[in-house]
Amino acid sequence: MPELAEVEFFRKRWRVGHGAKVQAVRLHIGKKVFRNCDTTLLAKKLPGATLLDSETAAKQMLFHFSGNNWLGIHLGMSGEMRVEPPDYVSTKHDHLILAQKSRQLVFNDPRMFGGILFHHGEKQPTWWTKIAPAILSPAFTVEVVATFLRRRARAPIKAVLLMQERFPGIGNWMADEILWRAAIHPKRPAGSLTSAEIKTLHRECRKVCRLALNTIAGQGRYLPPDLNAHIPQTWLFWHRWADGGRCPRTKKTLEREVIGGRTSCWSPARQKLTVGGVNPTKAKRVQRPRST
DNA sequence: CCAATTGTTATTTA
DNA sequence: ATAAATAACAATTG
Repeated sequence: MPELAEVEFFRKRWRVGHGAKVQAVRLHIGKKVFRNCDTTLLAKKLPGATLLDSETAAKQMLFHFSGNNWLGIHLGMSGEMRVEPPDYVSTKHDHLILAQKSRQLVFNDPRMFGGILFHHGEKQPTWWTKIAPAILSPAFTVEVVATFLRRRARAPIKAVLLMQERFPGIGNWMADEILWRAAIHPKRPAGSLTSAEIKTLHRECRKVCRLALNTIAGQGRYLPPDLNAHIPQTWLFWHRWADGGRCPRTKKTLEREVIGGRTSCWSPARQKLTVGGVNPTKAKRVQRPRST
């Protein structure tokens, strides 16, 4: 479920625990979500530590605790976080619970594609600092996007948008939303985009990130009651899975197909595959100089 | 029983 | 050798 904005939504849920001490930690040792985690260290360090603050980057969260302790959470496909009352009794997929005096901070993940990381040290861990610069940061320029698309010239643009090393936080629905707004067919080879299309793509990447964050994760202190509470019907979001779903702009039927390993949805009326009468997916490979 | 799922990574193919 | 495609991971739901 969670992409950029959903991850921020869930992080904000745990904000009520900022400034409060962790009294006890409950974890499902041996479960897949702890595959890259030293649970012994985590169980030793977190009880008694105070949750100081937290941040989000891409699809990851970092929680900072007193005593130089850092907890990383990735929600995978089915992860979520909740806040429960002190007397809450945990269920099967509650793999990590931080019990505080007034509440329990719960991490739940049935499919366990997500993961928990723990680090003890003065500085932020490298698994955090090495995350690519955010799409909404100044580092995300048209040139950076153009260079990346050139290096992935033969891959469908939809698959390229899912690459976290350049489009951190973008997932399946955001990629579809971006391409739909930019009027670019998901199957277009990344290298076939014109410079005008790359500019549009870059702009819509930023716009969708900003809109999604504001709409799904709320602004400032405000947190919507649930993930989709304020997503407007004008977004592709509501229509891409709907039976007989129609493009909110053209009202024509939407198309669906697996592209880049993920089911993709687009509006054939706005997003054309052919460019100047030729199908770029059938184009022959062109020799190009190695980029440095 | 079959197919599907808003993610990532290891392995295979080209 | 590298880029792209595919399988695998696990659980649940329709």
